[in-house]
Amino acid sequence: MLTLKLITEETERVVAGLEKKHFEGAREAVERAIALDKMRRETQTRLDATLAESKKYAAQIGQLMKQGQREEAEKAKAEVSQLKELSNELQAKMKETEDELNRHLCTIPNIPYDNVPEGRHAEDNRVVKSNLKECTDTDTVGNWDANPVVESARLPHWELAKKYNLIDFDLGVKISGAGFPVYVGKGARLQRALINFFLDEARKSGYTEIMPPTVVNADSGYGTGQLPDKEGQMYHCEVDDLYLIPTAEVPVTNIYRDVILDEKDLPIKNCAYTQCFRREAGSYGKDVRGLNRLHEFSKIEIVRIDTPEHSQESHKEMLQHVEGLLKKLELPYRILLLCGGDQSFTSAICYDFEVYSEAQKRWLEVSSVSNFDTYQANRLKCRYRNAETKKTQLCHTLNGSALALPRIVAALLENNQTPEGIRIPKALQPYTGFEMID
RNA sequence: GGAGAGAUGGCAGAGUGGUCGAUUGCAUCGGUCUUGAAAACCGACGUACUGAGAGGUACCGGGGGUUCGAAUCCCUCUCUCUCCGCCA
Repeated sequence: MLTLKLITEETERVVAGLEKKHFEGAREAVERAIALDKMRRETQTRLDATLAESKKYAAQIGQLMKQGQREEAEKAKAEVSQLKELSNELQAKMKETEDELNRHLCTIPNIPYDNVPEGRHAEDNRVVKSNLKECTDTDTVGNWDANPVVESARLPHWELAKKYNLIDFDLGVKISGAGFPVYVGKGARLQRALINFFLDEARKSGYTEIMPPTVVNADSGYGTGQLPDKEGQMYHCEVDDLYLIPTAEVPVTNIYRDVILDEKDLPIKNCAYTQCFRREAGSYGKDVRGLNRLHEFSKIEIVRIDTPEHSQESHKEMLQHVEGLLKKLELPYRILLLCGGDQSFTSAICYDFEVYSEAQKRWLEVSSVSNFDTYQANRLKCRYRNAETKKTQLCHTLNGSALALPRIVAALLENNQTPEGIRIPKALQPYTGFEMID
């Protein structure tokens, strides 16, 4: 969530930012936060004064009792009872106001950085880079037509998966349900190859490999913002009140919940492979065909914790890392800078990577790389001690997929079809142990 | 699943109703000494809210209660550890 300091000290900037994100009722929300904060502050001042007085009395009574002046002590006791009533009242009000303020702050999204383009929809996203065509500053998805033309008719990946016996969707339905594919033979080996390839590449870029739990408690869900807003999107084990993670971001970022880091340890660079679980309630149609949208899938996530001064640089490095992966996999890709309206609730700036699928005639989102500024850290209470000032301040958190497997597999299968079979890119061959799927 | 023990500051570990936000040791930081380092000695050393500041307030796993006053007593929840059982 946004810090109160930011909301109160730079109110106009916050309102403008929220409007850029097309958040309804921006000004009202901000004003309400300020009003609640003011009330909380006033209540606390009164409460503190009342408690201070009670404490004085208590100390006095203690002294009197020690000296055996029982009567005097009884007198003081009588006086203090009124104070107690008042402080109970104030305490209740304080808690109420604080809870309300917190709930309210959770409903206000992060504000975008200045270089995030204006816009409401996905068509307004700016294409900033591609390995297919030079991009100009004004390219947006809406007018960008550089789709690669690939020879020969193309089968979509779900047909290829059947043809080469790589993925059995029906079997997945039998043992779990739709959205839980069963990978078979070279299909399964390709999964394992990609996981190892992505982890090795991350390590080469300086990330520490983490193998976290794939179920988390509610505190962790709150820490990274999946709760309370997106509760319905996570699988929940009710008996134990644990959640299946939708991304490794959740456990890996929560390592730093309630932690004060040393500036010299930043940036922290972690990566993790996990299975990811998403209920995807409400999805349907062509979006969910084949591997396009699954309930369970494999993903390698990169996570950084950094200082405000260096986080932009970190973000750039993460983008370079992900781009490097797509280059090595020889896939046609483009990089989008998301417009204000298309950004997620929590991000300050986000780049999407998309890979073109000739058979589906569309771009598939394979990675989002975001900087959350202090938004996530504020909720996590993830801070660091500034080496110069010795003061604690909020970190910046960043994360990105590097990469999620299903759509990469879809693109690899569809774009590498040959009459002889499906060609495996060179960089991946040491990992698969085969050059062709045939 | 059964039985028991426990949860205190970065770590270890005192503290069972009255200046306890908390003794002490280790670690860390600064200083003295030293050519340098070590050792020794001196000093500093939790977080947050609030206030211009002095200061005030809260926090000893979470929540609630008793009391003028609670780390300390009571209730409750959560978690951890040990033993037994089961088991990859």
